[in-house]
Amino acid sequence: MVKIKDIAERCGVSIASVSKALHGTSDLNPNTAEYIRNVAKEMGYVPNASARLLKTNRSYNIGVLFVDSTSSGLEHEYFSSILNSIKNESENHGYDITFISHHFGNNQAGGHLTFYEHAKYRNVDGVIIASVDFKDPEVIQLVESDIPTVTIDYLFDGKSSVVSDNIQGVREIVNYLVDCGHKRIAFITGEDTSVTRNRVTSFYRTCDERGIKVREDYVKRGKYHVPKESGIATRELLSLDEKPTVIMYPDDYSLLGGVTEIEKRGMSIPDDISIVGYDGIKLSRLVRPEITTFVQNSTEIGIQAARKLIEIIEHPKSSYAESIPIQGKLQIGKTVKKIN
Amino acid sequence: MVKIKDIAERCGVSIASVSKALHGTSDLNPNTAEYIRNVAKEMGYVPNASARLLKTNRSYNIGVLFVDSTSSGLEHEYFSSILNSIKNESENHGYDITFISHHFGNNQAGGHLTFYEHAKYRNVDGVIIASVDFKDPEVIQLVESDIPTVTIDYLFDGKSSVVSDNIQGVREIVNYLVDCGHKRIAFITGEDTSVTRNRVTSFYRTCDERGIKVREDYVKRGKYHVPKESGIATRELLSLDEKPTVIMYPDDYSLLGGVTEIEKRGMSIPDDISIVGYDGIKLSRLVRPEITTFVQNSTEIGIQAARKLIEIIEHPKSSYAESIPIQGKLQIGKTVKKIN
DNA sequence: TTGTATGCGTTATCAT
DNA sequence: ATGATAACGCATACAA
Repeated sequence: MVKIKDIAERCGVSIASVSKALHGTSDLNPNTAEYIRNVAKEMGYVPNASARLLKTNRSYNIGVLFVDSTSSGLEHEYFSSILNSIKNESENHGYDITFISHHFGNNQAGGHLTFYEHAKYRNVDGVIIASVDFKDPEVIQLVESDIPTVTIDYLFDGKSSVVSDNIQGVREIVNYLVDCGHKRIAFITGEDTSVTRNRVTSFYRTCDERGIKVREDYVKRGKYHVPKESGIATRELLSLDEKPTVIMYPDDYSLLGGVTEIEKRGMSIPDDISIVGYDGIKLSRLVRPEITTFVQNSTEIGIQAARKLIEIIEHPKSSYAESIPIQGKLQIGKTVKKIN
Repeated sequence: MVKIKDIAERCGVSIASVSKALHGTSDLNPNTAEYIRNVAKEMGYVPNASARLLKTNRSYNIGVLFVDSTSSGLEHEYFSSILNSIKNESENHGYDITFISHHFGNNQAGGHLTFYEHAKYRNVDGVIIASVDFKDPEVIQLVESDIPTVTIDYLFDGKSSVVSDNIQGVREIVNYLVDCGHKRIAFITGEDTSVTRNRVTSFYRTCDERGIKVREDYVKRGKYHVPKESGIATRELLSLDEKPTVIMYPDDYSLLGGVTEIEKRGMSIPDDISIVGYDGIKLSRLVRPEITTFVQNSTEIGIQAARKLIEIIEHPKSSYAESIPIQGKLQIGKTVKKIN
């Protein structure tokens, strides 16, 4: 590789001058600077990020913590979409991204690494955390460390985060359902996370506002992205004496699990039962019938997370911790029947 | 951060000894070595990858080139699944992965970077290339550079690659269709890529073997992952005087685009027309009716790509260029009617 | 305006 | 068995 020294020799100047010329800054003769830059370009010079990092302590590398080795984090469209968005936004700011994970086996860092250690090992300037167990001590260690962090869909006190507005989401869904004449509304939730709690609270609150009495046996705990689980919950709901007229699912995948179950019983959607999803995966408009669902703005979430983190990295003094809410949008499909 | 020097001082030994102890190797007194390692651990020492890289010229970082800023590469399940697999396998070998991309704007590297330059900038040990325009001069520059590369689903002469066996895939599909009694088989392809060419060739060959005459107007060019395109092609096929009895789609997403069109015409699947997808996205079993499709083994593709690249990186002399084929599996759903 | 020199954290060579 | 030291490529304080 061609390095600064090579350019210096070729130009007959010192390496300091080359460095200065390359940075544009400093008080170098504009002509020499220009000349040096041309030669550098001609020689195909590419800076060495590691060497630079060693001096400046800035890697221009953002860590992304996206679930542990359960290996499937990237396969959830909501998260892969956020990741993609983070990647694009970061790159536009000159940052690359590195996945933070546990390292096992014979790695150069000496075996197992905690998330924090991994982040240190790679010298990331900051890390965006999403889709993990936020109670994990390792996650907490990372968040409380000296490394700037931004969390997605979870709040740590005094730290910045970007959160999809689940309260709004469920409110809009429930309001829409009630407007359609539904009163017997069932809700299959995901695991007990803060996201879930927000949704459930919003569910109760909105029902309350609309004068709907929530039946406890209409609220079932399921799991995010596990169609089988929602299938089971669906079966239970459909076995009740007084069936709900509509079922809200924790996500669009789970909804499809429910569909299987519903059709198994010979019921048809939305005539016999209405269903609503969450997330707004791309397929939601493609699948028949089109899914009524709440579309989370994953692109915006990724953009905001990247921007906020970069702000913290580049202006640590003037940047304050904040939680950035991202609004979604109700997508009306054909799985909810108007019954009024 | 605690560094080697700190450990040395604490232990009252030289930094050289600490380095040796940490590497296990060399002829250090086992007791001192053990002692040093304990202290290091106690002090929470984490090596600095960049400093190490500077000396060793090994980053333990693998570049992944996954489509340019068209921004949606990660959202195709086939590719996000491969990526996830690459990530896991790489991490198990002590490697991290870095996305290779164009960098725009005010980055530290000085604006726009070619893929090769980016790879150099980040000192990646090698790069895995997938889902790009393989004719792109920048891609070619990268492949022909000194950086080890492994391509996915594309072959460069003298270079290693991992390819999903599209010939087998289409052969199995066609054979299955013929076994089901179909003779009027239509095929909507993707864009003209080597993958597509393999599939088309396999289509003609297998039909030939089975004594099926391929009608030219049954073979239509569409686009991968663009349901609208396949919808148009579907409409054209269904307008023919002699309609096909089955339509093969370039991928499962596209198939869904076809479904929309088919249902629009009041036809039902598979009674009026049979359809087959490709890829085997997770939803293929969830969607009703279950999709008959060819499941590509994306996990294995990722694993093999990572392994091969690491082999090249670690044993450049003894590793030869090879193209590793990955077999898939026909998944029989309910979208193909038996008509014999 | 330009050049010299030092150090970032690490590895590795060569002495001791 | 252990230590002193140079070097990796770069940025920068300071000298000229």
